[in-house]
Amino acid sequence: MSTERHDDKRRRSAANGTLELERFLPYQLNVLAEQVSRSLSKIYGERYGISIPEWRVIATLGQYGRMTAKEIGLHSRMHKTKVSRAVASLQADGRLERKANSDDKREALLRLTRQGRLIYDALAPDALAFAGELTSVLSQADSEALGRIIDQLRERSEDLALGLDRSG
Amino acid sequence: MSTERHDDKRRRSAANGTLELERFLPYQLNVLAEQVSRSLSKIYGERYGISIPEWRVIATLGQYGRMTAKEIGLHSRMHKTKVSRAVASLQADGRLERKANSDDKREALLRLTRQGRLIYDALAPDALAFAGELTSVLSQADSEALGRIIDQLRERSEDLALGLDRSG
DNA sequence: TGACATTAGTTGCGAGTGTAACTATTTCTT
DNA sequence: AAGAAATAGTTACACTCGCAACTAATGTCA
Repeated sequence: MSTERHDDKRRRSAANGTLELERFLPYQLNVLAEQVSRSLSKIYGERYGISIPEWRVIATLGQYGRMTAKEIGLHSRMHKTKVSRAVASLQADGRLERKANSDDKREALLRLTRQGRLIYDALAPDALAFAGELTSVLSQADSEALGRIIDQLRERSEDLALGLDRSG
Repeated sequence: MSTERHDDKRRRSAANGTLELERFLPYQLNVLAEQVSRSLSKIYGERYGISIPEWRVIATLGQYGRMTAKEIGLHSRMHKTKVSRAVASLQADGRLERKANSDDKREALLRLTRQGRLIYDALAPDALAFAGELTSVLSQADSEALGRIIDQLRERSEDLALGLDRSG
């Protein structure tokens, strides 16, 4: 099924040259992220009744206090429609409140209500514990490498996407 | 510690860990996987006109030749409805063909058509090149660590999900 | 000032997804 | 052998998402 000519190997990046899905990094990353999200969603959803976008909004406001929807989106890397819907849902549930900005009436300043703050205070330790249990299987060296690797890959991928845009 | 007040939420020690979204592994993994998928989708979609699930089916059949939908799902870690829809779409486009299995009429044996094989042969090198360009920013040591880290994290996450199921 | 461009945020819409229910077939149990 | 359980695969449904279009407000510039 696969070509076995020696001069092909040089041009292929995987160790043995053929495309194996389970060794293909984009696939591996996707499977891992999905798996981790599913596990974590059990805490988000079943224990606190919120979605992942809502969780990101809560985590961002919990960390920074008062922000606009745009700032939340930038900080948590979410599309503005995702932020808009998560904010609307949290507000409907009384976990977040908007305050008009008199200096610029296009935007609204958002912050957690007392109820939203309670959720954040309860959820944050659980989330940190989950992350801790996740990384506890890694060696000290691997654990330190991981943060660096993730940042490098994300930046590289962004650059590649730009390159593909220009040529495609 | 000596001046800590009971309501001082911003001064948790680094050891306990303040929850910072951009340092939270599940978030980082999700952002990275999304970014990589978006980049790679430019090759899948714009250059060859197929979706990610379709790409996974093509890659699996390209590697193994003839399989059932269930086997494809197991190998590529896709839900059976995702496989079903991707297979139906590929078949409609003449890129895949089904053959009834006379030994078990519930299942069908699937394989790429000549046209599907052409896509695989063209796409696989591009995909490998993309992965190569992605990992080229990593040091040799980090690159080797990455595969190991991903496998360990995925297994750990699966175990944690089971634990959460039982307790939650 | 007045016309045009830009920005924050919302919403309609189409595409994709997982759950649950369903069909058709095979296997198990007695 | 007959009914029950299990299995491969499909489909209806509800939900999520991003794009594009939209509203409302602000900024730009002649």
